[in-house]
Amino acid sequence: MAEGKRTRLCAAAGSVAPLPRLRVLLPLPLASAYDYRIPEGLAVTPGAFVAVPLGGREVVGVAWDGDTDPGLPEKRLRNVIAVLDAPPMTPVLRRFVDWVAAYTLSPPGAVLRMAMSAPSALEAPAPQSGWRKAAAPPEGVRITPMRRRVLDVLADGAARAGGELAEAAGVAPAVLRGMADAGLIEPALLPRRPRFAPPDADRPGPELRPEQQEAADALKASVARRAFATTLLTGVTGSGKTEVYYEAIAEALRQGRQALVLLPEIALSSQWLERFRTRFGAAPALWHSELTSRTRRETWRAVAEGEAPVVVGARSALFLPFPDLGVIVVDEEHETAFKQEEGVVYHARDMAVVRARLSQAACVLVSATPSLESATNAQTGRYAALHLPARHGGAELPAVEAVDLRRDPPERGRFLSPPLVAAVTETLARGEQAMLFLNRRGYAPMTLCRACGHRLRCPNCTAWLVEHRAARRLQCHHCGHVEAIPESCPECGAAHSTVPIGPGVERVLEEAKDLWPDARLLVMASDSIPGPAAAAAAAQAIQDRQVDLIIGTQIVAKGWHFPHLTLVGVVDADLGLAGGDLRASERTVQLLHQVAGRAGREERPGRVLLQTFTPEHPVMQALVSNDLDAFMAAEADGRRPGHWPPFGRLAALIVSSEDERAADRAARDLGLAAPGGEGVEVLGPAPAPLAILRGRHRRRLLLKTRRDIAVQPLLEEWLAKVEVPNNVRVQVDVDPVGFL
DNA sequence: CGTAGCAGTTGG
DNA sequence: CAACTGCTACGA
Repeated sequence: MAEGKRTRLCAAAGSVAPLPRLRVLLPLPLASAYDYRIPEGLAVTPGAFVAVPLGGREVVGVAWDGDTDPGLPEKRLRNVIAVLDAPPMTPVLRRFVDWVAAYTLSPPGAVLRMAMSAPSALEAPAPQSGWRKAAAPPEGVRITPMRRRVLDVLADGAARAGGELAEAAGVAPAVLRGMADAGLIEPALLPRRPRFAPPDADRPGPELRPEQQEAADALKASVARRAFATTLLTGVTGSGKTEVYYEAIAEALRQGRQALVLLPEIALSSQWLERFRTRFGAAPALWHSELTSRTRRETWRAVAEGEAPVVVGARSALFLPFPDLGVIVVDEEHETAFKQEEGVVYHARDMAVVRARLSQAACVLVSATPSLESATNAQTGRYAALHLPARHGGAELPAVEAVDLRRDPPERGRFLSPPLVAAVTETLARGEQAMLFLNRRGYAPMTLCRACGHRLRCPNCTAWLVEHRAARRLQCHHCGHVEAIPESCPECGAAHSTVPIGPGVERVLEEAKDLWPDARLLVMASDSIPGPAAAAAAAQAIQDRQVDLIIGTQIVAKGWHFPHLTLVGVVDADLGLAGGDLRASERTVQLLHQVAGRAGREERPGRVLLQTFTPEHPVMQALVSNDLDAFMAAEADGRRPGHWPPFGRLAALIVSSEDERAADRAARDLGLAAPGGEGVEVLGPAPAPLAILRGRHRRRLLLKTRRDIAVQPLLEEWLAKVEVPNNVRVQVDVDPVGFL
C-alpha cells in the first residue's frame, strides 16, 4: 500500500522530465545488472558504491558499465537511495569482475560479491576520538603520580586513544575520566594513522647469488616497464626463489604501485612472513577467509585507499580493490589449492594472469615443480622463463631412493619397511631430524568387519569412513559426517569384530612410538594444526630442535625451511596414482618432490626414501633420477595427441540431484544435446568419481575442445537447449582440475 | 542473497 | 481451520 503511494508520488514528480537511469550491479547471483533512477541532486560516478532498494530491503551495489535497458517501463524503476562514501570500484576491477563472470559462466553479481567481501568497509570509517593535553590546564589541580604519567605520555601534544593511553601510562581508564573532569586533558579527534607500516624497498636485503641477481634484475625490469607480462620463475626447492621475487615487489613499491602475493595456504606461512619482515622491515597486509570482521574491514579499506602497499593472501585476495597494482606473484603456482571449487569456480593462478593484464602489471608464477600448463606457456614463449639451478650455500639436493615394498615389505600389521626404519634410526642417532610423510589423515582409511567383510561407508557419500582413533570417531572426509566407532558390526552384528585397514598418520605415529620410544614426535595434519598460530608454533618447535621425528600429511610439503631435517620417508608413494585422473601423475611428482625438498636444506646432505610397490613407474623414476623435465616432457607427449590440457580445453558439467533417476535423466538429456563438430568432443555422462556426495547423486560430462575453440559459447548454447527439472543442479566447471 | 507468497502438512 | 514448514519465484 505504502509502496504504491510512493511510486505514484515519484511518477508525478518525474512526469516533467524523466530522471536519468543508472545501471547497478548487485552482489547477488542475478542474471544481469538492474536499472535505477538517479534522483535529482545525487552525483554518481562510474564504479561508485550505491545503496538501492531491492524488494523490501536496501542493498549496496556498484554503478556498473554498459547501457541501461530502455525497454524497462518507468514505473518499474526505483530511486537510488545514496552514494556511499568509499572509493569507487576501479575500471580495472569492474572489467575483471565481468571477465571472470564470462569465463566461468557465473552471474556477474556472484563475482561482484567476492569483490565486496567486506561490506562494512563501504561505510565511511567513524572518526576515532581520544585525549590530548588540555590547551589551558586549570591551576591548582592535584597532579598525582598516576596523572603525571598520563601527562608525560601526552607531553608531545598529540592525541591518543583512551585504551592505548591508559595502558602506556599504566593507569586505569577511570583515571582519564577524572582528569578530563578536572580539565587536565580534553577530547580530540585522532589523526587517521596509516594502517600498515610501509615496507622499505631499499632496505638492504640478503646478498643474492649471481644467478639470483640475474633473475631478480629481469623481474625488476619487467615490473619497471609498467606493462603486462607473465614470467615463470622456477628453481629447485631451496634455491632462493622467494628472495628473487621480493625484488620484483621492491620495484613495484619504488614505482609507487602495489604488490599482491598469492600463497596456497596462507595459514601455514609464518616462515614466509618472517622472511618478508626481514627483507622489508615491515609486515605485509594479510588477506584470507579467517580474518575477523574488523581486520577485514580495515584491510579492505586500506587496500582501496592505497595504504596497503603489499598484500599477501589466499586466492580471494585477487578481488581486493587495489588502485594500482604493479605486480602479482603466485607462489607455488602448481598448487591445486588455487582452484576454487565452490560457488564461482575459478583458478586463482589463471585469473591472476588476467588481473595483471587488465592492470598493466607484471605477473610472476613461481614453483619448483611448475604445472604443465605454465611450463608449456613458458616453452611456447607466452611466458618469459627464469630458472635457478642450484640450492643456497652449495647445499645439495637430497638423494632420492625407492624402497621396493615387494622386496622389503614391512612386518605384518606395520607400514614402515626395514630400510626406512633403519634410516630413521640412524638419522635420529646422529641427532638429526627425520620426517615421515603420508597424505592421509586419521588412523585408518577404512574399517572392515572381520566376521562378514562389511566395510563402513559414509551414509551421504561414496566414501569409506576414516577412523580417527584420537577423537574416537569415524569420519567422512568429504561431507563431515561423524559417528562413533561401533561396538558391533552394523551388518552382521558380530561384537568387536571391526579392524582398521591401511594406515593414516595417527597409525604411523603409533608405530613410530613403538619403534623409537625416546624420540620426540610431532604430527602435522590439518586437524592437528588448526590455525596459523599452531602452524607457527609447530614450525618453531622443529627449528628449535624440540622435535626429532615429524609425521605429517601434505601440509608438511609446503615451503617450510627446517634446517636440521635430513631424512624424509614417504610411507606410501603410490597413494596419489590410483584413479583415472588426468593429472594424477603430475600431481604426485609435484607433491613428492616438494616433500623431498624439505630434506637437507643446510650443510648436511638430505636423503629421501620412497616406499612403493612400483619403483619402475615413471613417477618414481622421475623422482629418483631427479629429472622432472624429462617426466614433464613425457607427460606433455601423452596429452598432446588427444588435445588434453594444456593442448586443448576442458569443461566439466556436474549434474547432481538427491533423486538418482532425475540425475540420470538430466545427464542423459544433456548427453543427447551435446555439441559436436570438428575439434569438439563430449565424454560421458558417467558417474562422477564421487558418485554420491552429501546425499546427492552425481553424473559428469566432459566437454573437450581444440585449444583454438572457446568452450563458453558452446556451453551456453548447450545448456540453453536442455531443460533440467528443479531438483537437478547443473554445475559448470571451466578448466577442471582434479576429479571433484 | 532475502523474503514474500503459496502449497502442502500437522495438530488441537 | 489455523499455525507451521518448505519451496519457488522474484527483485529494477
